[in-house]
Amino acid sequence: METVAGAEGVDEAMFEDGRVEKTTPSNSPTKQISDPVVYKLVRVEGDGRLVPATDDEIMEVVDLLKDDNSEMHIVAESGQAVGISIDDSSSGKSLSELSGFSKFEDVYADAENLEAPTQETAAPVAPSSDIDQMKQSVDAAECSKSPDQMRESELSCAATSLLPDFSKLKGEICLDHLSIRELHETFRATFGRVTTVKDKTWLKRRIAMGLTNCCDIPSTSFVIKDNQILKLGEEENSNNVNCAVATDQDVVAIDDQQTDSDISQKKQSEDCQIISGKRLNCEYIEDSLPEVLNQEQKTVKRLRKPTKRYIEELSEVEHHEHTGRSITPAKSCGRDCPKSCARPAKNVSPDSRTYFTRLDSVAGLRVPCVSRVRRSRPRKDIMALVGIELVEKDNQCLAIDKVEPEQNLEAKHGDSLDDDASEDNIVTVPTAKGGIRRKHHRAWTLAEVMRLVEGVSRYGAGRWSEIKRLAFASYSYRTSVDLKDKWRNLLKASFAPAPTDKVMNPRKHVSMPIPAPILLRVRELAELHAQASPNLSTSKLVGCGGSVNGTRSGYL
DNA sequence: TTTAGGG
DNA sequence: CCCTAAA
Repeated sequence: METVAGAEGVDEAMFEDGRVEKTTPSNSPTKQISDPVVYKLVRVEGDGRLVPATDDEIMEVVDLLKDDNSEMHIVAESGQAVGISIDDSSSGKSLSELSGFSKFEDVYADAENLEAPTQETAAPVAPSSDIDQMKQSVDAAECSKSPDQMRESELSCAATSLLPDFSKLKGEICLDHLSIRELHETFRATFGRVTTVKDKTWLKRRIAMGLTNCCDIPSTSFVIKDNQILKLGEEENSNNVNCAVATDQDVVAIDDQQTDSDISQKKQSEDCQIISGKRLNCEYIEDSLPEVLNQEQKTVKRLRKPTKRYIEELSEVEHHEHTGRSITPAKSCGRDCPKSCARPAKNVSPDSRTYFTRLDSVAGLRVPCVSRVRRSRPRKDIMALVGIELVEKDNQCLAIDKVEPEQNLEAKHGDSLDDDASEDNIVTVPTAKGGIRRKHHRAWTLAEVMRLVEGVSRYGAGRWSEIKRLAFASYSYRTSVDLKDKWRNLLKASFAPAPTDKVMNPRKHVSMPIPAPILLRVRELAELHAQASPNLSTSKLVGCGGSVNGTRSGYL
């Protein structure tokens, strides 16, 4: 039933045309609404490609739905050509193919269940890559959890458990044979929020995207290791190496690239060098920060020389005003349009929504912003508008998944691409000098933190610009300074006394605490860096080869 | 420009 | 997070 190869199960419902105007319904009613089908929201590019919708788009649509529910059906039905439905077949199929890998999971699962506090100290097994260290760290932490916690994390991903089961994210992740529940758990660990989406494929894709920060996820196999999709088999290969080139994923036939390493790599992936060597390029495509210094912005009054960041924002606001957007339902905030609006793209015209694809750097390539999800605020609106039942009732996800209101933060990888903080995060603080400056705050997501840690491990603490450029290219709102600051905080946190969760006032953690394993890792890296940086200039190797000696032993 | 630190 | 001094 897949009209379009590889398009199944990506996201949610409905279709729009390139401009995101709603395609007028009718035509071939292909399905009864009653069918357990999940429709996916995509945008049809000018050239006919389908691009997964962003949350913004979804929200827009949702807005419509609110007004006229029946319309939704029509719209959904109108998806003739691109109608995509999901059945779970894919997962089943790959299960067998992956049997080999599933062992990994099993092993970990077993390890998790071992009730051995002593393991915490026994963790170091063999000198290995930092990846392994990470794994071990996680394992150790996992093992050190109280039985209760462990059971809790396993039993449900419900909002009741405070911490997601991060163990699901460690090491190599094979999503293929996971149950819905496990997928939910993994999802939660990945994004920091729960989801009620029951579609496996969607979940897997979403998780994969979250973990790899890559939009180009094959639809057939989901084994992720070290932030990259491990491709198996022959036709499974995705061209995720070429995300940036955006010949485009999902819809168009997936053409494979040198996938060489696949299995063999996995087996002897002790060498993190190798792995890191073939990281997803798409992450590393530098997204040139637009030097949007338009006339408009010059008119903005200011007392102090604005930082680049401010400049971008300001110009952005201007743009919004010009484009007279009446787009998102949650337009309460005057500036919730992603930054791409402000990009120096030629395709920025008053009526075109430039933020659905983003203009990436030099080549001006268009990179689809995959179903990156919302900013915190809008979500609420959606829920209010559409009603949660809509989502929960059927086994289909329609455009959104439910989340816990606040406490789920915006742990969204999705927020990553160019949007900026939602309005509620921007407060203006009066300056002594009479001016006002905007202070925006964007909570660090777990994914970001992990990324940061990984970046530090690879490039060394202190090389912030490097890390920014290489590992945070897609997070335009994180500057190298931000990375540095965050690292400083992580460091502080990692050396600080143990969290002691229970005692804490429940109100206290509005944001998810940083999982112990990560802190542990931070500490290791700190140590490594401390002893490695003085003389050795090879900070690139920090965290890899250097791990041989037991730096960890000192802490455990 | 990038880092390091103070606030 | 922001800001600034240094490099």
